[in-house]
Amino acid sequence: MAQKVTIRDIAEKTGTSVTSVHRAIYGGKGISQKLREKILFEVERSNYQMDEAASMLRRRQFRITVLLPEAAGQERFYFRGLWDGIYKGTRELQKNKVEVTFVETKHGVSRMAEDLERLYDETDESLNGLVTVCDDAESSSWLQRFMKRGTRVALIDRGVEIENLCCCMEVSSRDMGNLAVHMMRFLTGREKEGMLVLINGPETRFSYRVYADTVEKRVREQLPNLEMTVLDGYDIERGPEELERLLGKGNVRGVIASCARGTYWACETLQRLQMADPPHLVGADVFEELTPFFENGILEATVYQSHREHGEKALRILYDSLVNPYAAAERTGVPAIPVGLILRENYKYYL
Amino acid sequence: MAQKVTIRDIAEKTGTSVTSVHRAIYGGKGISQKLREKILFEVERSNYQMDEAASMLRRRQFRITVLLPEAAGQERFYFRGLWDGIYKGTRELQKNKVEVTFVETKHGVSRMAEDLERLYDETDESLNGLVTVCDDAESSSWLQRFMKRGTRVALIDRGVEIENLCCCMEVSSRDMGNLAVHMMRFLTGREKEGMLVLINGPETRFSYRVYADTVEKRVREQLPNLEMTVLDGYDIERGPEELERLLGKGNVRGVIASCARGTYWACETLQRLQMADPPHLVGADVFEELTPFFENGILEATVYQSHREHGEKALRILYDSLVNPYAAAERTGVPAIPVGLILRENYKYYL
DNA sequence: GTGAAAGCGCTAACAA
DNA sequence: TTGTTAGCGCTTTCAC
Repeated sequence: MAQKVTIRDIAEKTGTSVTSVHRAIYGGKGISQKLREKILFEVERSNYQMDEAASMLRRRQFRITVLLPEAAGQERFYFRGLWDGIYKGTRELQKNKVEVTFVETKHGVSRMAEDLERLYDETDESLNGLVTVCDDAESSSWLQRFMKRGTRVALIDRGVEIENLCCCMEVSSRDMGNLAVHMMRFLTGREKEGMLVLINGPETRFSYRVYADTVEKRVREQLPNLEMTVLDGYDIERGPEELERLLGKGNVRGVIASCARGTYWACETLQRLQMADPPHLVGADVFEELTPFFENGILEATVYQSHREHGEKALRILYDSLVNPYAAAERTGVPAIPVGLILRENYKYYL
Repeated sequence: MAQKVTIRDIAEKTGTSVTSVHRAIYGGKGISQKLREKILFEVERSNYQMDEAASMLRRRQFRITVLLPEAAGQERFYFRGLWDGIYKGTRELQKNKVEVTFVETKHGVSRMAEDLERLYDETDESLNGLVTVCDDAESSSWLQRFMKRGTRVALIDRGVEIENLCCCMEVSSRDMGNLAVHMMRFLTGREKEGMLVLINGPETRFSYRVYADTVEKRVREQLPNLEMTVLDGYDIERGPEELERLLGKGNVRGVIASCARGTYWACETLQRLQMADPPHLVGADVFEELTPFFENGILEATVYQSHREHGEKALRILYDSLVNPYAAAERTGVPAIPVGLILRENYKYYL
């Protein structure tokens, strides 16, 4: 094995000191542009890689805050898994010098801006990283302030466009929509006539819009004899009522739900109605509350990108970019989390 | 945050030296039984956790060898993914002080014993860890020798019973079999009459025996009108011929393949025959060669536990047990790798 | 069988 | 802006 290049080798080669090398690579200030360039050139040339162990040993803790809705109410299906992933990631980081603070907000995604504002006032530039969600312009401008102050930001999906993020987890709505329709075709058969109900999240969100478009297109191709109707999965009051009304017509062959909460109330509704010949149901996500429906067959399949992995990966990427900002700059995109198809036989692996 | 307990604290509390504490925790020899117990008691009491960063900084490299069949011939479908996982795991370990040596054997799993023997003679007790497979008694006795010499052994599935292993990855044949049948029921419908062909691996192997039992039982329950026939997936000469002969009878409704190579030749056979009304095919695993069959619909689904994850995890667990033998002793079982159901829409994520 | 002491490569405090 | 230096907690060498 080739002898390891150390910060010291770089210092000697460039005729400077280890401190300068450190500053060139890592710190933002306290070094002249000229010296920095000279050092970084040598770093590049000699293919220097920081020794994380040594680095960790000496440096003081990084501080990261995770600000996400608590896993309660209708948000619980989605955010429980996400928080689990955050906790898991934190556990794995605990031997590294990081202090992760968890803030569970009370008002769901829609009022995130208030919580971001509060966090901004309660913290200062000593906050190195922030993991959160952002669904609207106001939240987005708070994130800008955090970043200007020197805090790196990692987002969990559902994003508005924002510059300079450390990372943003992406969901593959297109693949998920296609998979759901494909599965539905297996269940109903291609020739079936009647109605297909899509229970979708709010189309103000990019990912749900893509989902609906994909499903609509695919149904036309694959299930041409099914007429599609869309319900709002977030309308807990009227959604189930509407679904019940449609089911009363007697020709609903299939139900596809693209959001966790919609999947849940669709299951509940079908359970309650105890129909002789219920429609096939393909839902989204995997969470504890779905267990009985997987078991009794009301829910035949769901499509899933692990929330846990989303949370874990966001935290991990943020941490890595803090530890090694130099390498982080040239890191490639976020690796995609697999889209899974979940049935009674394998949902346990994803709980 | 509570102040961290260091090896030094333990030394002071027990009135000994840091060296002795180190030896008590880590090394096997050079310390009296009495002193070791006293120290370990204090370690326990104060909930000491080794600082991996500091540990890594000073110690010399661990040496691990991975001895597995090369990804060639019929073994390629299975072992390519496995090797990928090994490489990925190695990459992740590269900042830790480990030297991983790869040995790709030429004769597949069946003649592993010879390769183990050669490796045994070429190495000595400075080999800290070994990742391999073991399918027969002779290989098993070589592994015993390695372990007696101080090498920790991690196995990739397919195991014979062996004591004192560092770990052995397990496949969930039962869940996979059930999932395959469930999928087949979706594809054929419950009432279909005719024949179901199971292309299985050699039943001398535990996991394939379980698979066949599971499928048989489940087919009786779920697809009572299908009569099951089993073919040997490893018989590349006669397997496809046999399948073709059965297909000629005209009443084969479904084919389930439980092994990678069987899945592949089943696809090829169906492709070649260009039947007007081909049987449904549910296979196993995901690998590049299946791409065209996923795309053209010959292969409608496969059941899969990621080989890559298997390889990666085996290496990781072995390394962890080397770094921290004290904690490793009380570590719990190997976490299960999810069983996935793969269709045209999501196979890409698993390649 | 036991302990003292020298670093591993880096970061941060301090000095210039 | 730059350099010198003192450790971080551990493993290893060497002396007893």
